[in-house]
Amino acid sequence: MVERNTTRKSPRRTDALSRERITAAAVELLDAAGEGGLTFRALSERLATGPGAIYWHVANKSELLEAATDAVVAAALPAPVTPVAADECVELAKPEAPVRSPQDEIRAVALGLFTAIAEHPWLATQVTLQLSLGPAKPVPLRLFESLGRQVGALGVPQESWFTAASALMHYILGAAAQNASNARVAGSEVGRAEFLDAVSAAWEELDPDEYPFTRAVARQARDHDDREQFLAGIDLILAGTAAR
Amino acid sequence: MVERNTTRKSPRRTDALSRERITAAAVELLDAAGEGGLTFRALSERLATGPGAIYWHVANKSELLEAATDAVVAAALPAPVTPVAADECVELAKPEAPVRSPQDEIRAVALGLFTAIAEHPWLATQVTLQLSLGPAKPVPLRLFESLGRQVGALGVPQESWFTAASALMHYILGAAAQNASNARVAGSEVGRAEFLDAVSAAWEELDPDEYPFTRAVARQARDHDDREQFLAGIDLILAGTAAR
DNA sequence: ACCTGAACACCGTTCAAGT
DNA sequence: ACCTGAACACCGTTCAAGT
Repeated sequence: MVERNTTRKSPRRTDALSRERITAAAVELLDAAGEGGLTFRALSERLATGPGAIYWHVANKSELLEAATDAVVAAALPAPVTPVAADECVELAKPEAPVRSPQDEIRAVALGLFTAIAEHPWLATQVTLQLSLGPAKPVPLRLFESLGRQVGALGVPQESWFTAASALMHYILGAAAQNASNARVAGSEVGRAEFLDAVSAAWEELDPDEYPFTRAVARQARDHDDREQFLAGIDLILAGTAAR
Repeated sequence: MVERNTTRKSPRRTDALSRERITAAAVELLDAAGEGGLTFRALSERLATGPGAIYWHVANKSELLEAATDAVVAAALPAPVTPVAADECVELAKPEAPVRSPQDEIRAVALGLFTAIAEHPWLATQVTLQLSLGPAKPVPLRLFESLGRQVGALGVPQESWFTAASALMHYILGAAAQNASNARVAGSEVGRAEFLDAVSAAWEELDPDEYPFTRAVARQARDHDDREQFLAGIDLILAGTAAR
């Protein structure tokens, strides 16, 4: 891990290629130009190499996307926390750490992903893609574990753990993904308001016979606060798990 | 709509190109070879034309994917039904139609999409992509409307309609998408069992310190029935909406 | 109005060749 | 062991030209 730190006189090759540097550059490109912005050519230009060099560290593009997604999500999610009311593992590691209720811990995880997707809209597609590729991919795994631990501490009977944790995970990913569309269109607060107005207006112009419900909630859609709505959904699911 | 039906003697040009024929062929390609299988070249070969011809009927590839997704989902979802317990619109159109409770109607909608995604795994990505592109796309709109109508009939207070319908929609899309991964890998029942065994085994080999919860539910993951689990999640959310 | 098919720009990926 | 960069196969899309 320790590299000989030659006095920076010869600037060449301080910057050897590595999986980490490639991943970081990929995230920058994705943030700057969206999903279409990540290209092996653009990436190798940014890293001052040829396209082939990248393949020495990364197998292909989907592995690169997975690594980028994983890195951002890992940074966004709070480190998994042993729940306070767990039956086993009673000894708390660090008494000075702030202790949150399982409900609050779940909300913190949810908001962490929500915020990350708002800041990196390309995450929405990638995260749901990982989900659709199987439950063993890093992001679903991490999320499932973080949520599940708290679900256990909630007093949910063990045979419902899987169901409860899955419901939470799916809601979080879906709602956060939908919200990314706002972020994509609306960088500024003004743009956001305009976007919501447009959606609301479009909904109000729908055929009253075909879309009575959507029309009825069009105003709600315009006036809602994203985070508030998002957390309201979490609470709804938590209420469902508590309702036995 | 009516075409002159010349006696099939001259086989040429009975098959004029149309948006519908193109969409149908696109669905066939997607079903046969997955997302990578849909190509303007492959498509034009199947339709016995040049690639350029398709652009006369369809603006670009994403519009084509949207049309294919929309067509399959529309066929899979039961026609939106006016709920039985609605406050307005009391007159029932067809008394001989089987009347379902709002809960059952919601389950029917959910299962419709679940089955469609199981039969067309490529739908998973496309549907969640539409969701992440905004709430005005056809699929989210259709699903939201179908679910929302029943939510209203459930006795949910109006200010919670948006939250409840959204929670249901996100769960359904997420869970159905995850399930598509099973369908992708496992055409047969045998393959499916093997796949679940593999996931379960992978989960059981996770680091006990990092993934205690996921390890704990690994057996549940192997033995569960997909549809049962899926519906259990729906019922959990319904319980949450009823819990006020 | 609708179709043809060659052409363009660009992409992921490979690989012989270098150091 | 790691990097270079030309080359390959393939893709979405365009457009002058046809009917």
